[in-house]
Amino acid sequence: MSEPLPPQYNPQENEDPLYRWWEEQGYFRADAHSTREPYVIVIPPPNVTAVLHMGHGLNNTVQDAFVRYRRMTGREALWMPGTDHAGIATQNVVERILAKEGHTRYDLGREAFVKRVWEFVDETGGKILTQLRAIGCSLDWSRTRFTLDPELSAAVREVFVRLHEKGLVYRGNRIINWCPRCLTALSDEEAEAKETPGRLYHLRYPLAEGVDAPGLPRLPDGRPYLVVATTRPETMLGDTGVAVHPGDERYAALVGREIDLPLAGRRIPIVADDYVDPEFGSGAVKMTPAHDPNDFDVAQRTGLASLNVMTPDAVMNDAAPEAFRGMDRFEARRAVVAAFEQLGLLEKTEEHAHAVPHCYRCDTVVEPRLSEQWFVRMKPLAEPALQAWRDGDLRFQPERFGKIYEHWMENIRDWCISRQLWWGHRIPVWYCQAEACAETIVAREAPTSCPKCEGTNLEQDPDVLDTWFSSWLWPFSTMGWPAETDDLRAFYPGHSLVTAPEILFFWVARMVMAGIEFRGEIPFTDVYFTGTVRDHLGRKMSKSLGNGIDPLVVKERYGADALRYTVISGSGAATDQYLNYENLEETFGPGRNFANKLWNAGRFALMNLGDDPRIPVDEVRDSLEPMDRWILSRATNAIREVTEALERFRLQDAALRGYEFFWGELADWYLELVKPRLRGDMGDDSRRAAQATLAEALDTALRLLHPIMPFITETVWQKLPRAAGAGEALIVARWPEARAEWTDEAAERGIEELQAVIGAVRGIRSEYGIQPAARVPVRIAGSDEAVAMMEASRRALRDLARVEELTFAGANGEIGASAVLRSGTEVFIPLAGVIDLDRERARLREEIGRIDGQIAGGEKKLSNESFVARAPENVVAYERDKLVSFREQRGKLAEKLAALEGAA
RNA sequence: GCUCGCUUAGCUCAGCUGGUCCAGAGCGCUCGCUUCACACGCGAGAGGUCGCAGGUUCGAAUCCUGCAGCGAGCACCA
Repeated sequence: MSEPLPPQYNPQENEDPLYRWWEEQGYFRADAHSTREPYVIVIPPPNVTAVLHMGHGLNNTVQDAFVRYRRMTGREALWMPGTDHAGIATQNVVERILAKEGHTRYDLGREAFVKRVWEFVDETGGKILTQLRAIGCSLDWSRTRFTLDPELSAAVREVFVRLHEKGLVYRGNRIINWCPRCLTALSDEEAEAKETPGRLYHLRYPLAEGVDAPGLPRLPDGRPYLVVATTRPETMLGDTGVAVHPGDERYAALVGREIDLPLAGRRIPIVADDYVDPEFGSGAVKMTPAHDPNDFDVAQRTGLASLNVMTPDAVMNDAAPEAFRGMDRFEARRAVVAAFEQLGLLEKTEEHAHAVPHCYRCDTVVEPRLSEQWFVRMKPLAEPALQAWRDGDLRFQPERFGKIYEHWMENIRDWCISRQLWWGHRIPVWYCQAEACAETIVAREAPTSCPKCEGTNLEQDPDVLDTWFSSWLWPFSTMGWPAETDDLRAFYPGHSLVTAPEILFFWVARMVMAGIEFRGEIPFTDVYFTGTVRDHLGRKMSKSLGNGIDPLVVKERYGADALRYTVISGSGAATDQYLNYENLEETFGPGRNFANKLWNAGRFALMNLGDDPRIPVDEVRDSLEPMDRWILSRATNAIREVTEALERFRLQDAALRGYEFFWGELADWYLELVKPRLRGDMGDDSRRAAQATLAEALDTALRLLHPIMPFITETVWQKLPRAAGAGEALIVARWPEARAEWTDEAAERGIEELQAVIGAVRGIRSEYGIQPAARVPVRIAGSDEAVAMMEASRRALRDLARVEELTFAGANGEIGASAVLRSGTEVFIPLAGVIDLDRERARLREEIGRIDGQIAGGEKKLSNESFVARAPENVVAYERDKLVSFREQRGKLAEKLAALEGAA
C-alpha cells in the first residue's frame, strides 16, 4: 500500500512544484515542425506595468482551458505570451514616479526619459507573466514577446511604410481628440463618451452696425441680434462665423453680412451650409473651426478661417482677448458666461445632459483640437474585414457582437495614429531640413541623406505611434513577420482569441484588418468575449475603489484551482461575474471544496486499488455488474457533453457537467455502491471488475476536469496506478474518448430505479424520524424488471438505505408509510415496531388539531363581513391563500394519520 | 436619440431550435448524522403566479407585440 494521504488537499505545497515540472518537461512548448494539427491562441498582451487582477484571472483561465483541452486532443497547441509597451499608460506611470522626485519628463529630456522608462520596464516589467504561471497558465515561455522588441518594432515600421506606399497612411491637419493632461492626440476610440450633466447656453450675437434685419429681435440699444447655443461658451472666443441653412428664409438676406462678435471685438461673417438644421434651436450655429469637428467641416466648405484660442494644456492663449488669456478652459467658460450676462447678451441657460468625451487613460475631458497628425485610411481595410464576418469565417462568442462589429466597420473613420509622447515606436518619417527642399521621407530604416536634395540635415518626426498600432500586428509580428519564418508558416493563422468586449474596436477589429492586409488571412476564426468582473454590489473592480480581489491571495488561501473553477463556472461568454471581496470564503470556498473532494476520491481509490498495475476494463468485461455498466455509460455521456461544450466555447457548461459527473454520479453513487465489492465481500471477480471500473471512471473525471483544474487533477492522477506497460507520464497526454459500446440504457434505467428506491426509503426515514442506525424492513411492488433490479441490489439497499429485510409484495392494508415512484414502483415501510406508533399518531393528531384551529380562525375572519369590507384587497387575498395552504397541509397530515391507523 | 441585451428560488446564475422541467444548480436557510475517502463531508427538507399586460398555439419560462426597470454599444443636432 502507498503512504496514507492527509484527508485534506494542500494546494499550496502542490501547485508551484507541479507547474515547474510541467515546464521542465517542455509540456507547454509548441513545435513549429510538428506534423500535428496546430491550435493557436495569442495572449492579449497585458500592459508591461500590469499587476495581475481578477480580470486577467478570468481571461487567462479561459484561454488556458481552451489551450489545455486542445493540447489533450492531440493538437500542437501554442499559447503565445508577451506584454504590451502600453504607450500612454506606461509613460504616465514613470512620469508619476518622476513627479515624486520633483521632476517632469522635460527636465530629463527625451533621450534620458526613454532610458528611464526602459530601466523601469526592465526592472519591474513583465511581473504579470510570473503571476500567470502561478495560476497555471500553460504559455510557451520560450516565445515571450514584447511589442518594443527589435523584431516587432521592425514589423511596425514595415507596416507603416507599406501602408504609406499604398496611400493608406497620410498626414493631415484636422480636428482630433486631444488630451490636455497627457498632451497628446487620441484616436476616436480612446475618447470615451460619458454622459455628463451640463448646460446649454443661448448667446446673443449682435449684427454688425448698419445691417438691416427687420425680422430679428433687437437689443435695448436697437441693434438686431441672432441667438446661438453652445455647451462650451469659451469656444466663442475662437468663433470665425455663424452658419445658417441655405434654405432658411428668415436668414436668407443675412448670408454674407457680418456679426459683431462680443468680447472678441472681431467681425465674423454669416455663411450658409446644409449642416445646419433650421428646425433646431434658433437655426443659427456659431462656428469654431479650430475646436469642433463639424464646424471645421463647414469651414472647409465655406472658406471660414480657423482660430485656435487654446494652448495644448487647454488654457486660453494669445489669440483670445486679453481678459481671458491664461485662464483654464473651465475658468474661461464661467468668465465668458458672466461677461455675456453683464452685457445683457445671455438669452437663457438650460440644463442639458450630453455625452462628453474623456481620455481613456486619465479621464480628463478631451478637447477637440486642430492639429497636424498621421492617419490611417480605414475604409479599404475595413471592407474585407467586414466581409470575413459576413461570410462566416470570423465568428463571435456570443454572436451578438457581430452586429456591433458590423456597425463600427460600416461607419469607420480614419484612425489617428500619431501620439505626442516619448514612449513608443517612433514614427518612421524624416523631414529634410534643407530650406529649399523640405522633403518628407518615409523609410524602414533611418536614411542618411535626403533622396531629393542629398542634404544630410534630416530630422525624424518627433511623434510616436498609437500603442495599438503595434498591437494590431500581434498575431503575426510575434512570429517573426515580415520574415517568412517557420513559426509563421506553422502557426498563422491562429484559432481563438479571448478578450474583453471593450477591446473589440481597439484591437480585435484592427487585428482582423491587419491580418487580411498583410497575410491575406484573418488571424483567428473565433473570438470569445469574457464578461466584466464586478464586486457583489455590481461595481467594476478597480484599484481606486479598493474593491478588488488579488488572485494571488486567493491562490494562497484557496488554491489556483479554486480560483479557476470559480471564474469558469460562474460566468458564460460576455456575462459579468460578481465576486464578493468581503467574503472570500463564500466566493471561493466551493471551488476549494471541489478540489478537496477530488483529492479524497483519489485517496479512496488509492486505498482500494492497491499498488498493482491498473486493470483495463476490457479485461473484466464479463464480470461487469449493472452499477459498473451504469457509471461507464454515464462517463461516456459526460465525455460527449463536456467535449461538445468545449467545442462550442461553453466553458461554464463543461465545468458544471464535469462537476456533476464527478460529484453527483461518481462520488455520490458509484463510490458508495462499490464499497462492499472493493472490500472483497462479493468475491474476487466482482472486486476486480469494480477496481477496473473505478479506475476508468475516475480517470475520465480527472481528464474532463483537467483543462479547468489542472493542478488537482494532475496531482491525483499522478498517484493512481498506471496500466501495465503504459508509458504515459502526464495526465494531459490524452483527452478521453467516448466509447459508444459503453452506452447502456438498461443499466441506466436499472440504477436510476435503484436510486429512486433508495431516495424514497431515505425520505420516509427522515420524515418519520427513524434513527439513522435503525434498520427497516421494506416491501417493494413494481414491474418485473424493477423487482429484479432490487432483488439484485439487496446489498446496496442495505448499505445506502439501511434496509433490513426486503420483500416483494403490495402494502396490503398494513400500518406504515409508502411512496410511489415516477416509474410506478411502490415502496412501503411497515412502521409497527420501528417507531412508536402511538406517539406518532398522537403527534399527528396534535398537529392536525393545531392546523384546524388556524383554519377555523381564517374562516371566521373571512366570514366576518366587516373585516372583508374594511380590509384592503391584498390582505383578504393573503388570508384566502393562507387558508388554501392550511387545508393542503391538513390533507397531507390526515393521509399520513390514516396510513398509521390501518385499514380501519 | 438610434441599436442591442437582460429581468427565473433570499443571493449568483443554468434552462439551446415551444410539450417528462407538474421549473434546475451552487451558496445561504431548516432538520438529522463524527456511517471505516472527504464535516472543505453525508442524508432529508423548506423556498419560485419564470418582470407586467396582451397575443399565437392543442400546449409557452421557452415564439410575437406593447409597457416597466436595469445594463451595454453607437451618435455632430449646436
